[in-house]
Amino acid sequence: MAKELAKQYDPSEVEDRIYKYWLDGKYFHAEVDEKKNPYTIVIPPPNITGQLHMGHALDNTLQDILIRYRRMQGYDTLWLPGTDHASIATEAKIVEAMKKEGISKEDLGREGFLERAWDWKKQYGGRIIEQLKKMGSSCDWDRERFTLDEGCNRAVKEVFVNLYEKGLIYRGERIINWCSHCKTSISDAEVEYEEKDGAFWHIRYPFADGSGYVEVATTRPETIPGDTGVAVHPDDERYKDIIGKTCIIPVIGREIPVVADTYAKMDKGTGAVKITPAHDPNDFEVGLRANLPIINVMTDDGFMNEKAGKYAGMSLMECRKAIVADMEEAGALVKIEPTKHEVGSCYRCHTTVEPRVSKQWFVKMEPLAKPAIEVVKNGTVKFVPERFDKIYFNWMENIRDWCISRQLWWGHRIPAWYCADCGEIIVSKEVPHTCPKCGSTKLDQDPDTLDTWFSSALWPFSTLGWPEKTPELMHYYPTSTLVTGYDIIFFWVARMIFSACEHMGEAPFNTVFIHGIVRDELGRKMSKSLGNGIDPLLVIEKYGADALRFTLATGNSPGNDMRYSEKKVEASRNFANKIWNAARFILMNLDGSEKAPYIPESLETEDKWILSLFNKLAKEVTDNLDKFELGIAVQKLYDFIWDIFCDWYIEIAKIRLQQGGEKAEQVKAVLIYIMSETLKLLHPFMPFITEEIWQTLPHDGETIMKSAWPVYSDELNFAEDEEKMESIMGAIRAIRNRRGEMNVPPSRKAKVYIATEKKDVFALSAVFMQRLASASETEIGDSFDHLEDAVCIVTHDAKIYIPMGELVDFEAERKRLTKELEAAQKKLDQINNKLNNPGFLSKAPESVVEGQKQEAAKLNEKVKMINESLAKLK
RNA sequence: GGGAGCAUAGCUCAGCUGGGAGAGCAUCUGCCUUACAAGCAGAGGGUCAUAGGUUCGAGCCCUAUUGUUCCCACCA
Repeated sequence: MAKELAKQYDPSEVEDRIYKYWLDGKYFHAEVDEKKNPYTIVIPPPNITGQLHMGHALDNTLQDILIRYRRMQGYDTLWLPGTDHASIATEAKIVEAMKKEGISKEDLGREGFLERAWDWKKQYGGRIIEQLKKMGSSCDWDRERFTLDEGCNRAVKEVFVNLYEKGLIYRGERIINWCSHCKTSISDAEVEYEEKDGAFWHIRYPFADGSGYVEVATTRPETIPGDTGVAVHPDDERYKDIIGKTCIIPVIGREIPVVADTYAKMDKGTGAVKITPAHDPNDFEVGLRANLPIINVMTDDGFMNEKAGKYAGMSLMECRKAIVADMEEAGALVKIEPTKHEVGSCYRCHTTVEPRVSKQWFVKMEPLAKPAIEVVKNGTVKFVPERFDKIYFNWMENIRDWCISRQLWWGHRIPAWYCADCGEIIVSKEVPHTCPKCGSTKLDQDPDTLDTWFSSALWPFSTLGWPEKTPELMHYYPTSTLVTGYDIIFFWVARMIFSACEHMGEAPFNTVFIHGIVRDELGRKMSKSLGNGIDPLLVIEKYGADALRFTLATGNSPGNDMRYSEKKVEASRNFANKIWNAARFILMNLDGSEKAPYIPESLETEDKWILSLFNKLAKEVTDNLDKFELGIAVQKLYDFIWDIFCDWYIEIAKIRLQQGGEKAEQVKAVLIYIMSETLKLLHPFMPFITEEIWQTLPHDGETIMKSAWPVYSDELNFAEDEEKMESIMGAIRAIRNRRGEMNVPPSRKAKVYIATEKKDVFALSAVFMQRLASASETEIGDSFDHLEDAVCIVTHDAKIYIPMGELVDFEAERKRLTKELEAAQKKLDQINNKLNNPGFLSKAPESVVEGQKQEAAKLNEKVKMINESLAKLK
């Protein structure tokens, strides 16, 4: 057969074909199998508006590595994919598109708009899914879900009604964050804070009785028309007498009371603070306590409303300027003190959010947070790395109620109806027709929809069929590992945990594997505005999905950010090519009669050596995958394949291949075995190339995806052979090093004389020396000190002479040997110091002491041999 | 204001529970050795941010300092 492979690996030719092969074979599909242990991952659903970016690429690479690994280990694996309806982002996108056509939401009406939105979803919503496939993601596409599909809607209604009936969802007037661009409320988690230049404007509010004034400071003068009080601390001696007085808002002219409230801190500012209940959360509370009126002075879209009097119609910034100017003119402005302060903005559109009073739906968080804290505290849910539990606790323990209603149309509509006659609120899974209180049929459904995260919070169980007790839910829940970035812990992870605890009575996953973000070459966040984003699809086109995956996996250490650079991808591409060529070499030597991989009965030392190292590799890769140290696992594979297998074993294997006959058959079997077993370990990281090569090599089974994961075996542990090979390799390295220093080209062969006590070991090395150390022939004996014109190379267990004739410079030789002697002696002294230290001997573990003793013995031997050689040179 | 991460070779970073400082890229030298020049064989290069401490032994643990990145918080 001797199948021909191209000299260079071309992923573009391979990847689509292989992916189709997997799909056709239904290898990604999961069916409940009670006999097997389940391993489940639910995908963090990407937004339907999204395009694949490096963050997705990383997240999905990590998930695919884990799922492929467990699949090969024999778990009943399910990787459940899907997308998120992303209410704000999607609605904004569609509104924007409509704007270009000159139509507004209102023109279409709710139904017309939703129709259009669903059309948009049909057309573009699947785009990111196709992009995930390019990455090689082995999701069960038959089970793809959408956060706004019918099943999710059923779950959402179930949860809403449940929580409402338990009193954990309520409707009320509270201060919420208002985005005037998106024209909706957003939750606290959706506000991003940024430090901006600002100022304190100090303003005098005169008392109505003319007895003076009180000075207050504000960072937001535009809220002054909404002031309904001034607060001072009840114990503040300075202001004792003014409590209960009335003062006048300058310019505005309205009278407001001075109230006592402990919220006013005596040591802050002037100790007196203006109260604007409609536009500040603290002021709102003060207002409630003091029974102050609430005056909302702003419109939905960021302007002053009619309550602001002469400022009505101005934007907030215009209003600020105008008020300050008016205050100054009125002589009420005392001073302007520049300062920096945190300004909140909408995480979607970055418009400054305004706190304002509004009637919204809320989830009461405290009772829900408690069990969610508990499951992390008691280890039911583990964060990897662990430090993220602190962030989680900090958030959960200080959590405030969650504003879940959004003034949007694209989303799950709130299942609440209001009776037009008696005002009764009806919360129900089914559409009610009559008011249970007054019998009226005039019922209007709440126009609002729910926060997108309300439905994603249910993702781990809604996707498995909940509230039905489906076989999938019984088998695959709780899911195993959640893979996501630290930037989404509050939005999503925390909410999944408390939702699952409440509705399933059980945490949604065992492990949260947190990764960082992919930054650009300069360490900056990739962003649209900077234009520094790298398109993973272009990278795949140029270097292959395997190279991209390998790059992302190599750079990954849990919880840490990584930098992307094309150089790294190039290195990964080179690695893929290296494997390709190793396979090409093996195939070149096959004739098609070979059996599926097996270990031959009789083995040479080097065979046992490579088997032993492979055996260790299998353990290390497995252990590190179990610890989520994917970067370490993949590094070990890289080192083994390149340095051990390719650079040493294949080179050594050529000797027997050239001999032909049984020896050749023997080494071919080992080559095939190591190659295909190593491909298995590498498969989760580089699925395409490993499948392609595995298929070409002799194999059993349809796909490497379903082959058995290599397991560590005591029978493949050959310590003695490892040691022998180390001796030989050490000698070869030393010879190469020496020849390199002397700039002797490999073409100049020379006889190698080896004086050693380990004659049997070095007898093995003779053929290796010829191939790997430019030896013309090899002689082994007790001493070759008599040789003239020879360079001497000393290892810890051999003294090697190579006659180099005129190339030998005895002065240089002496210098070199002296240098080596000094180095060895220095090292030896260090070790002897330790060994002479009673503290070390009594307190260090025996294995460490023993190791140092052996090291000392080797060095002693080396020092002795170098001294002999030096003596001879003199 | 509170908290977290990071600081190791020119660059990007590994270094897991303390026990001989590593990789990739870059640089230099020699090689087209019949799998691979996207390759092979070598070499140079590090007071592991600083100062203390614990320990027989510290890149790793503790304390402080400096620089840097990020998260959280209702500071008029």
